[in-house]
Amino acid sequence: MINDIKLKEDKNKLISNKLQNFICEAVNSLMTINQLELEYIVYKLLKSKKVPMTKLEIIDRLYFLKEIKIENLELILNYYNFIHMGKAGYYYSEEEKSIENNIFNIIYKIKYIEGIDICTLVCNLLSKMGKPLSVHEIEFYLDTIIKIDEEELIEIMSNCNDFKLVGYNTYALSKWDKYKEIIYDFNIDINRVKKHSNITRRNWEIFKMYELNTEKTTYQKIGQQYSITRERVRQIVGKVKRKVRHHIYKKQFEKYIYFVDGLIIKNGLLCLDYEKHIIQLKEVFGDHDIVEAINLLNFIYDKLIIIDNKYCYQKDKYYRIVNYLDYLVEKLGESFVGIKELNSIYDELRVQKWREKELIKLLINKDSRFHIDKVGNTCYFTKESFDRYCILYSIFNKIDEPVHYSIVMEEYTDIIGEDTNPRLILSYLDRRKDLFVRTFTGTYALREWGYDEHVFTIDLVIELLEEKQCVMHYSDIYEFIKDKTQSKKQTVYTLMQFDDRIASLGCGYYGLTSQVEKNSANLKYYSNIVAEDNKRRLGYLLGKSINKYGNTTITYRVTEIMFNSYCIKIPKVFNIELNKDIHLFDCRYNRYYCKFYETENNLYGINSFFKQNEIEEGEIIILEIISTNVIRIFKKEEYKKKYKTFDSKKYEKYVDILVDRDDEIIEIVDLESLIKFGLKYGFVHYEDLKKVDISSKYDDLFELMADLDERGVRFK
DNA sequence: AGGATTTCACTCGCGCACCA
DNA sequence: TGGTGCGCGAGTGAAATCCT
Repeated sequence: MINDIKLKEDKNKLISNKLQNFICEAVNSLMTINQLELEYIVYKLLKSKKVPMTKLEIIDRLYFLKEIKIENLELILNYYNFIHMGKAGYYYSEEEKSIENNIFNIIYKIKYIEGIDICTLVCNLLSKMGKPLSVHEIEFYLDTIIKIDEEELIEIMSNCNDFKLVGYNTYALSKWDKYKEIIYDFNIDINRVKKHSNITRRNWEIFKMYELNTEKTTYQKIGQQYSITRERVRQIVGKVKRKVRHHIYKKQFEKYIYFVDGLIIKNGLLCLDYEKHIIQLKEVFGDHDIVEAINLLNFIYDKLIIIDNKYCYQKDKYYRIVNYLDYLVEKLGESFVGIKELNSIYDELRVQKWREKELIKLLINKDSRFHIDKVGNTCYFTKESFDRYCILYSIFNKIDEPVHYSIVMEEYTDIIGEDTNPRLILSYLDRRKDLFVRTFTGTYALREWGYDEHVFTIDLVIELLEEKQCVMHYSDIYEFIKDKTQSKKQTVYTLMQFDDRIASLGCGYYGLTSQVEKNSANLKYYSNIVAEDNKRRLGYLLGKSINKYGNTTITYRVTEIMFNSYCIKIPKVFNIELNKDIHLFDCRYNRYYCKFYETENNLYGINSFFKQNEIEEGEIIILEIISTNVIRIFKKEEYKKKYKTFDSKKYEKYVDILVDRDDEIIEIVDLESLIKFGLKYGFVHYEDLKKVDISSKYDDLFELMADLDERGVRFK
């Protein structure tokens, strides 16, 4: 029993001994390394690297550590459960190597993390580098080992005696004598300059007023203020200028330039109306007027620029932006408007800080050649100042095809950001004929696309008819022109109906009025429109004209339909005014009684004339409208050979009384109207002859009278 | 009956003219 | 040059009518 217990105790003892030994062994091995930092650093390094590293690479990477014993490093690499050995080298992984070793991992991890001494690390880093480093650089080097932000680093370093500040956020080791510690006090530095150079308070004020004030003043004004001459002011300013610019002061103010420069790099841009930035500036410049101080620095170094009295930026960077904008415009070449996303501008200028982006936006907005759209993502620009035409141009470029102006208006509203009067868009498009082309009603395109100016549909029809030299059916006309216009078929039809230049031949056939009249006897002109499918028939109306006696004549080709319908159709478009009852005369002055129905424009009863005169199909007949109720009808041959003036007097009872109306009386002042009057009324007053100059046609009055007599005109 | 042709009533595009 | 009012007429959709 005792044995048993003893055995058990022994066994326990054995186990606890074993564990104890195990822990001791592990701790001892750690002790042999004796560099907790090193363990932690290697751990961090491998963890931060995503790829395995060889031993040499690790040593190389940790160059800033004072000394690394290879055997220690090997122990670390091989011992810790989170460090694994792969083909390419050592790497970090969370997967466990073995369970036992985890104990130490947990025990020490916490210890290491807290135990690291940043001051020592930075000390080592600086002495390794052998030169001052900025906080930014230090942070960069320490990055693999420890994450620490700049503010914290500054805090730690400024409280440690090992370091001294030798530039803006730049530290050196205290023991380095060749680097002097910097103390920022702008007022002291300025006063030192004034004292050393014997600049009087008044002279400094004058200098300040002339050179450092943002509001430019003149020597004259300053002179008046101090009761000295303009010339004296100029001398004073020149003198102070020379002194301030002296090289010995240059060094003195350099630190401020670095300071401001550093602030700009950190913030992207200094906003002189932003409290946080002002606080930072005040730490160095104290109560000194900041704009004035920067102006002074600029006076010496010419490195900064103040924009709108509000922003402070590096001069070279500012000009880079300005030059970039010029470059963009330059690159446009022949093109009228360029478009660029703001983001790509930022990228090309390699700008990331939002304040810098805002500055670029501001500069673009100030530049009249540029325009930023309402949403603020797209930047438009042109060679000269950017106006509404440029916006319209860019809209067309975006749409890339002829488009109705209402769509353009929507886009325009989007860019401008305010409602636009559609009428206004139209007038813009209309006023820049060099840029825009109207391709159809309401549809516009860019001229550079090569579109033709919109031709009126009716002009297209006329062009076609002139080219074809024949009468055409309106469906065919439409087929020919539909590619050149956006008009609908019905529209083409309607337009043809109302145009004087086009004659309607009925049944959908149309020809040029001039051609129809000229070719009234030319069957060939019409023959090529005889349709094959019977639905389209040859037209029967050939044209309307006024003959030399002032009467309206209408020419027809006699068709089968005319025989069958007992009527002749007078197109409405001719605007012929007729009474209901018509007296139709032939050239032998036989009278036929007809009826005219205005609504249908039909002349009924014509058939009896056709029969009596043995008129055949295809023959051409001419109606001469004498008055609203008298029409003369001729066969074409008769009209040519047997035409005689209609004797209105003889057929007085048929002729409309309108003939005698006052407004019908022609005042006889020239030969033409004299003859016209005579032919119409059969007589001429002797008195009227006195008014007429006949010298161009007749040698004497006798010759005229003989001529008139021959034409049946007598004196009264 | 249904496609072809004609008519009607309407909208809105655009030229002209004027003003600031 | 930019903005606007007016009125004509180019262009449209659909109904009416024609025609076989």
